[in-house]
Amino acid sequence: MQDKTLNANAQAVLDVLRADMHHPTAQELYEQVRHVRPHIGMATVYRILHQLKEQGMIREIGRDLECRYDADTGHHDHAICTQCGALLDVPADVRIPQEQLLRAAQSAGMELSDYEVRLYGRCRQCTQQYH
Amino acid sequence: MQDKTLNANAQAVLDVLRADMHHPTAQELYEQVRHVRPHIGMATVYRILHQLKEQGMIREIGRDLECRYDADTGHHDHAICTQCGALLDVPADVRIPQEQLLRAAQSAGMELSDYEVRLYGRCRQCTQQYH
DNA sequence: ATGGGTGCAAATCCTTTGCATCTGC
DNA sequence: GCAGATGCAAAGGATTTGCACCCAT
Repeated sequence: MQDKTLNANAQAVLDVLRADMHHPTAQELYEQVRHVRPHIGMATVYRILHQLKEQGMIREIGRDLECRYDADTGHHDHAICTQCGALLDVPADVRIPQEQLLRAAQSAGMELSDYEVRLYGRCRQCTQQYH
Repeated sequence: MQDKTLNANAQAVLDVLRADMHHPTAQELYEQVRHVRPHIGMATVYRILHQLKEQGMIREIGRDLECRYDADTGHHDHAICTQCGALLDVPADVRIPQEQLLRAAQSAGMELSDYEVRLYGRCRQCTQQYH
């Protein structure tokens, strides 16, 4: 698929990403894209990734600005504000039947030891602030 | 609660973390702990956090080594290997009823826009490798 | 000639490590 | 004294930014 709004570099990044099912890191993408566009720089790859994400064409997984700590080691879900970055506990956890978790883990070939549900959206403050 | 295996610095970090319901970052913890132990250094805070985590007394949230990218913007769950760091798609997604998600989001005061289920464990390779 | 896109290098942010010093036993 | 813990500073890895340059318009 081609997108007229993308220049050659951006198209190359998108093509490589679409062809790679392994959720590459920026570094891995950079190395692959260089086969096609040898002069591209890391900074450009990052700029393009942000731009593609902005346009909703790709998704970032596991970007966390910094690590947070929690003295409550019991299982509970977390809500993350996409606007201010707040990380909140979810009082009314989502309940997922054990056998569904196991089935999902099995489908990925994973020996399950834990899981986490993350809810993304805007927290109360941010919702009120911008009506 | 006091733990005899902890020294004064570690106890101070744990106390502060237990008193702070906001999932502080290491930086925030450091600043608070300094009120009690003015000479403590950042490195010590990190060392203690690792140690506490090792002992299962605290939990890290949202630690990701690096950011990964995905051209599939549709909703799907992810499985993360705690041993090798592999990030896999989960073919048989966990299904959570919409109204349960909304109820959970509401309990946290969050305007829900997206969610993610993360399964943690050992991937097939790692499971086989160390039987 | 003008503006956006680019590469490079330097800067930044969070975290870890090396190392000399300090501490309690 | 000795082993472990500590502070400081430097290193490290991922990402971002500043800036001069280049190219198509």
